[in-house]
Amino acid sequence: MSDSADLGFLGGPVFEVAPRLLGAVLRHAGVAVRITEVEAYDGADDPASHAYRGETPRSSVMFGAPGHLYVYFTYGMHHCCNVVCGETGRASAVLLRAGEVIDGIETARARRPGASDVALARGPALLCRTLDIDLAQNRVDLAAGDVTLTPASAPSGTVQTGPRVGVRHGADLAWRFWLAGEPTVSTHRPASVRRPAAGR
DNA sequence: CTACCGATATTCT
DNA sequence: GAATATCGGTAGA
Repeated sequence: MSDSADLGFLGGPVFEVAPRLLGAVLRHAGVAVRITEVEAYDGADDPASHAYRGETPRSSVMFGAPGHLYVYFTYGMHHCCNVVCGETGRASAVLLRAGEVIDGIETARARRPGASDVALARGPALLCRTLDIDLAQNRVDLAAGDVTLTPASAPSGTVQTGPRVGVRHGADLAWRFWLAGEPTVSTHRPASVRRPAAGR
């Protein structure tokens, strides 16, 4: 892995890229995480995607070339990290939802005191915090070396699919992928729909 | 273990 | 003003 030429697969269709990211290793700021859970977002046809309503300052990187990171700030306090994939202009991306820390475990623990090892990156915002990824990493090229992605050389386990988490539109689509039996996969949180404006 | 609720930036209505 | 690709604290079983 002396070069990153093997990231070319990121330019393929998002539903082929997403499962191939399972088992890949993302490294930044002294910590490496093996990806165990992802979700696919297809800007052209996906009402849940940030790119669905067109290009905005936040989502513009999704409309660019594959192989870049799309990091966004949400709920006023959390970061989430995506890998832009698909053809340039397709505006599709894969959200990295969870992973297993395989290097820099001491650094990761120091960033999240009190958390158990399997919970260090169990959730998209936690994964970003453990890897110290924030808006400074938005739009970075994975080939540039600040953040590196090492694809899995072989299947890392059984891939399962299911509905995406936390989305209201397109929630019935099985666009979430994870590795069966991995304890680091985030528990399915059924997006407890807030009650309609009834009493409160 | 499950369930609810608050914090709050970006975007849309 | 309202919704959102979330998490952590608190309450209860």
